[in-house]
Amino acid sequence: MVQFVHPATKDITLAGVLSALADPIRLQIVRGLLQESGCLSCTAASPCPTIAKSTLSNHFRVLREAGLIQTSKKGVEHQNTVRAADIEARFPGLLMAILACSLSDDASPVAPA
Amino acid sequence: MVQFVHPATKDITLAGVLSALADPIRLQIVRGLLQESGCLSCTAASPCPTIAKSTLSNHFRVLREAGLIQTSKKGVEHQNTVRAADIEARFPGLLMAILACSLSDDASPVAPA
DNA sequence: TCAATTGTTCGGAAATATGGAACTATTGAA
DNA sequence: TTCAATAGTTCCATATTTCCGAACAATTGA
Repeated sequence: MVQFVHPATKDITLAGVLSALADPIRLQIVRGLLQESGCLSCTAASPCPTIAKSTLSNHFRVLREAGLIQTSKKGVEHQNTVRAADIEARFPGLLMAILACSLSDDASPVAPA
Repeated sequence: MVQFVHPATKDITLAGVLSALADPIRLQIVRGLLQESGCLSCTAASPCPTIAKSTLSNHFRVLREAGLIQTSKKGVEHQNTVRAADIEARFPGLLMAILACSLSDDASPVAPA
């Protein structure tokens, strides 16, 4: 049984959050998680079906270690949720500011509308 | 004479801004520029004297290409200013949100007080 | 003209990202 | 119980990026 490392709220760093969200795929994953009632498996949260499983797994690990998401095992799947309250407590306004900006960034969506 | 590439405001991307600011040294540079009346040479803006010149030059290039700073040549030195208005126009609230968070991030300052 | 200063460019070493293949863990069916 | 299917992880090789030192270019002042 693999158990996951989640940093405590106080151990979340700005550099970690920014570099995690600097990747368009990871930003898209976070956006997707927040939209879809906050809980998705890894493959369901993937913004692009052509990404290799190993790459996707790595993206989720980065998001986990940055403190952006929490992952728990539920059967075969993993349930991922955004640690919105923790991020807000650590860096008030940051996550929402970034997500709001992502709406006006044409380069951000992996699959543009 | 080396001339610099500065992206137009509309070409500034969220991923570029976030990945540029995800590096603590670059974030510190931007903070320093904003504090010191907004204009500094590259070495003067360096948060840490042990960083190699070539590395510093690279950091400034990244900031420039992300659209975060503008560089103009003034004699031997380069004058760097933060494109605060452009960033604000492109991504309202983003830069200030990140800078505000950097105050409460102990890991952010290169030379902690 | 020459030395000093500022920053860029180049080359190699170290770190990181990506994808394919093999592996583990869990579920459901026979 | 045994077997196949599914979801992620880990390992490995390749490719890209980062960092530094050294050499270089441009400007200034003596």
